Amino acid sequence: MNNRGVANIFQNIADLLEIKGEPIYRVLAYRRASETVRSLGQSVEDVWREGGLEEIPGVGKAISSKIDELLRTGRLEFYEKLTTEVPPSLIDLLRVGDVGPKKAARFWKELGITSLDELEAAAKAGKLRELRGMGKRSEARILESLEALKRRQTDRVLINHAWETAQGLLASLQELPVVVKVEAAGSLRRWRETVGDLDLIAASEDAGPLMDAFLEFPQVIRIIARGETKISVELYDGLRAQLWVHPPSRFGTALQYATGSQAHNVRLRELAKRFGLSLSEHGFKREDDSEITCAEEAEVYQILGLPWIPPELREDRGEVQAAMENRLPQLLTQSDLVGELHVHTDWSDGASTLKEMVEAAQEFGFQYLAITDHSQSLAVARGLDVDRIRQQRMAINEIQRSMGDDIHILHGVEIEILADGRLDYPDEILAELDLVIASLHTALRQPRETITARLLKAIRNPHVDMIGHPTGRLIGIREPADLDMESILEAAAEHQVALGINAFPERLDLSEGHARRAVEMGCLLAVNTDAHHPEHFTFQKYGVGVARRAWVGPGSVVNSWPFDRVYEWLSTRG
DNA sequence: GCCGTTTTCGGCCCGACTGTTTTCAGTCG
Repeated sequence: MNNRGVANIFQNIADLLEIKGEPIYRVLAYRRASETVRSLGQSVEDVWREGGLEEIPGVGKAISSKIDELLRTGRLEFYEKLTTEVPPSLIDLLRVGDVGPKKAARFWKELGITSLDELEAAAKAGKLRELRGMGKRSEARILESLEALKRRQTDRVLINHAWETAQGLLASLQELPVVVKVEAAGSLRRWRETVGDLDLIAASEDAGPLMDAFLEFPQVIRIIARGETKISVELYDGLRAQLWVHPPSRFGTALQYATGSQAHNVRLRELAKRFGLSLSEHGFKREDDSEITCAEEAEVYQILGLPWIPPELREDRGEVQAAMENRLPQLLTQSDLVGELHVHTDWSDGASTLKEMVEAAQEFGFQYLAITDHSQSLAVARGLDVDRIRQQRMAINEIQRSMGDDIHILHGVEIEILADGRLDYPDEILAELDLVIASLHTALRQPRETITARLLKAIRNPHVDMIGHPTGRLIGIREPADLDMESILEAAAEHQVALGINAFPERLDLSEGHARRAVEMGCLLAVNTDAHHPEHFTFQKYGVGVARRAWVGPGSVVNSWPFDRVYEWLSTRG
């Protein structure tokens, strides 16, 4: 069982215990364990084998013995017993807005409801309003939430979708005279790979008129809730957005609060208590109720004796401790990336010509660019055979001559790792190329040993310089290949083969957990866009987000190196 | 159920918003 499997079970346990009415801190313990296992950079099975389960934050005796049982037997008696006490289908009800554990439990016990369909039928039949503490309006809200749930296909959207929607809203808000400034917060500001809803935070003295204007935006289709400092709406695409409005003098604490994560905020508030302070979105309160307000976010951290912590690190993964000890990492920035090493053209499945891509790369500010079209076996992408790739070399030389020294063009390939582990070109062809990226595109469902061995073989080939998108996952569409990542990272570190962080929003592969582990193990990384069109260069920011969330600095990212150093690294290889 | 620069037992953040309520519970972030 992989990390996701274990994490899902603990998440279900937390939900079921909460519906059952167990003490909330017991519930939170399972939820926290679920999250740490999910985002762990290593396989939980490896940790288990080495006897290190209890070193995982949030995993103690009780939970580690449950992980042990799961990994040994594939089953968990405690969980199976729990599902006989509380129907697991009740977990679906929690996805409905305004339905939490308490209501789910009552719907089940008092009305026999165990599914979304039954909930909808009961609401339509006017059954919910008969419960004590419920009324017509609660029933109508639940029906609305059920409709909203149907409108949105998934609970979380890809980051590029959220980013683009947010940019539109921010631009319109910016234009309103009552707005002093406005920023996106929440998981978007933390650059999580998917986003559940948009959190926008505005500085203004006139919350009411600002919210009125916001409701007039064409993107807004429905109010979910509205108060004095916060309005929550549904957007045309099913995404939900929250807009917080605070006076400019309190913008710092408000932005900090809305950025989260929740676990990070809890840490800060615990820390504040040690100073005799209480921290909320409005500001700090001393014990005598006097206030300290912060217009800037950095002041919030400063008052707690900390340097400003970049949003990407705010996940309660040791960043507060690191900040206290003044050892926050220097994080990669977009401006560090002076080159791009993974790009396609219309020689294979790209949309643009060689020249267009080179010119676009130069315009984007790259000092060097590697052209890496697909190899022959990937027929769907019109992969290049040996003759064609040799012809492409000449075409590249021609363009390099016409462009002068302003941009260095490398000739590479994204080579197929065939199902049996061989590469798609003979070694002597690979030796002619400046850069070889090896990628898995087919037979991704092979068993763990087979597919791991296949990737290891590619890493050990002296001509291979980089791995394209190591696990092949597509967020929400395809699971990552079942790789023994620990061995992969070890081999990549040993052979100094760079691992790509592919910036395509549905890939983001390596994921942040693996990327963090990779750096710990001394691997080289590369943040590449895999552009098939000039516009795809703008995906770079999403790859940078993954790297930053993984605590990655510029030193280990090869395309942040100057061209001479990259060239030297490549020249010393096969 | 976890955890320790107050603690191995007793804590474990803080507030907004809604609906159905006469003072609060539930949900959400």
